[in-house]
Amino acid sequence: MEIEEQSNVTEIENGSAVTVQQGQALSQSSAQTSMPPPMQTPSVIQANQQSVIQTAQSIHSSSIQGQQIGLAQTVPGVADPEDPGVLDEESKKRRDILSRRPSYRKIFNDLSGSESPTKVETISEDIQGQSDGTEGNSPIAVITTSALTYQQAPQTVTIPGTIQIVTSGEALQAVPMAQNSSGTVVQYQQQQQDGQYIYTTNPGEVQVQQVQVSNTGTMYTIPAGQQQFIRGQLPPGVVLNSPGIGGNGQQIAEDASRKREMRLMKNREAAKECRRKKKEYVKCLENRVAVLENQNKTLIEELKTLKDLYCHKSE
DNA sequence: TCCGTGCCACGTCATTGATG
DNA sequence: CATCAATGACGTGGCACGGA
Repeated sequence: MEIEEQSNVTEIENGSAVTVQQGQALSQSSAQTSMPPPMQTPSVIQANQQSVIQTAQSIHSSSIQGQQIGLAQTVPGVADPEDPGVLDEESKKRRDILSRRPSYRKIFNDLSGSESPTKVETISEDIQGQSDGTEGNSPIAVITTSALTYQQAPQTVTIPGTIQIVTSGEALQAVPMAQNSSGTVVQYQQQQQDGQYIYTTNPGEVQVQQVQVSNTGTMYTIPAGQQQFIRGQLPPGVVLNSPGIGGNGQQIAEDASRKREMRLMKNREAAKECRRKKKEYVKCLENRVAVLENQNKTLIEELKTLKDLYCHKSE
């Protein structure tokens, strides 16, 4: 039985050039599935199965690994990208071919009722959530990360770590915020000035001012002339911003650069999240395939039994 | 040991669809 | 309409594995 199921799935998967290793995933997912199967006729089941398979094929053939499948490269009729005259045409054709699918969030919602998919724990959400929980008080982000890797003073840096949100009501004496690789604390939360929180490399030495906490990240402004103190790692979503350096043109360029870095960083995170959701979605589809195959098999056997019974009675 | 191959994860770009 | 999140496409590097 198990072998049969696996071979079925393998056939399906082979048909759609799937590279996911199936056997274990399916037997595991069958066991995990707790959803009671609704009563369906074999034809309904087949229709369901077909739908699931088609969806899975659509997903798998459309991407998983662009490098391995290379759809855009093998689709007939796609123009030569070297030719600028056909770029629009090519783009349009490509768009037609690679018609956009609904987001995995939506698909998940469709698959599992109105519930949202597994909540993703992110720094941004933590910031948002905790900020929401501190009504009236302006939250400040305290960098609690350790391990520093760069020595120069970049205009924009993004670094892994964690953020601890505290409210303005809490004590603001020197709190270690970041440490270098040897464990030396290089940043402190120091004091409040004009409604802003000041961070220092050492107590008494201003380094970074927090200017914004949002659900997309925390931005710190480094006072002009103090960029030499910028070193260390900050949490994801935290951007060190150095305004007022050089002339206006340079500032604009820096703004553009910072915006770009911010956009790239967000997109990086979004891509990770998207891949995670995609994997989850594919697993979900595999589960459904396994469940529906089980149902199908059970009902076919049931039908066979009833047929036999009916034949014996009529004889 | 080296090399080719497949798989996977990642970063980036281009594009789309939703939203304010 | 501008902005932004989501996602497909593509290129790249790392790793495992099998064969020469």
